Amino acid sequence: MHESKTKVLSAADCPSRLLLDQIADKWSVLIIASLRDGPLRFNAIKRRIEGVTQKALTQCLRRLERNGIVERNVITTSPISVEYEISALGRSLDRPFKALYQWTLEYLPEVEKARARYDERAVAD
Amino acid sequence: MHESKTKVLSAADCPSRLLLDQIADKWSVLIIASLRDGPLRFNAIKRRIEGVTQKALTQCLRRLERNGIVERNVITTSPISVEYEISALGRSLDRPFKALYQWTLEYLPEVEKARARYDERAVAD
DNA sequence: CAGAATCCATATAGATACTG
DNA sequence: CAGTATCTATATGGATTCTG
Repeated sequence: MHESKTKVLSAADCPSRLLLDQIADKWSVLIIASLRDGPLRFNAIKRRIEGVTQKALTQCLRRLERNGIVERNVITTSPISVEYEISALGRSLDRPFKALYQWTLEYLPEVEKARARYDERAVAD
Repeated sequence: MHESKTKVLSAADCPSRLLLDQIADKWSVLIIASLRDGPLRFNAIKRRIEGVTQKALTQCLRRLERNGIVERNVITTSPISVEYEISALGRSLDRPFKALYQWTLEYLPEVEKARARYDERAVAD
């Protein structure tokens, strides 16, 4: 009818979101950060990231590898060792991630004030 | 002992992540985008965002409001209507969000190549 | 219209045990 | 060491119903 052009936003169709969901989640960001200074082996990453389980770490590393963000090198010693390192593509994430991080540093105080105001109002109701 | 300074990354303690988890999730990003052109009422937002349920939308809006990203104005007509609009703080997110979005536009082709390579290798195994 | 409340399916995380 | 496999607790999401 007359609702010719209401632009509908879709999370499912948006390639951008689909991609970001795979690389900007809780663990992935920490993994990428932990590899910034150089390659690390599986258990070394695990030790660096507090609270991550082996399962979660494996899943995340696989996904990051599939998306070309990290590279996986098997070193056939005995016992076997596996080294992970950031790819060039992964490094290109540094800028946008840093921009987000800077935002939180800059505005976290404001956010906390807003929270305090909101919570105070909620108690008063 | 001698493991004096292994820097351990924690998702739980990181204020940055804690905050980003609240404003960079699936629905919040779409809500913020939908409000870019001006205030909208509850059901107008709901219509714009494909697939969001009333519950999810309510929860997200509350959280965004609490964090000072959107503002909620009750208009006492009958029936009642509620208008949501982006705050100045919310608008400050435009830059970092855009940076991330630009990244996906620029590198998605590379990511897709990486995926194709990975999947091919996986099939071959 | 803008929600609150409830119920339920399912996805996800975590713990545990096992292996090349 | 670097995983895989399995089980379970819990969280999350969606559908539905109801209300000022």
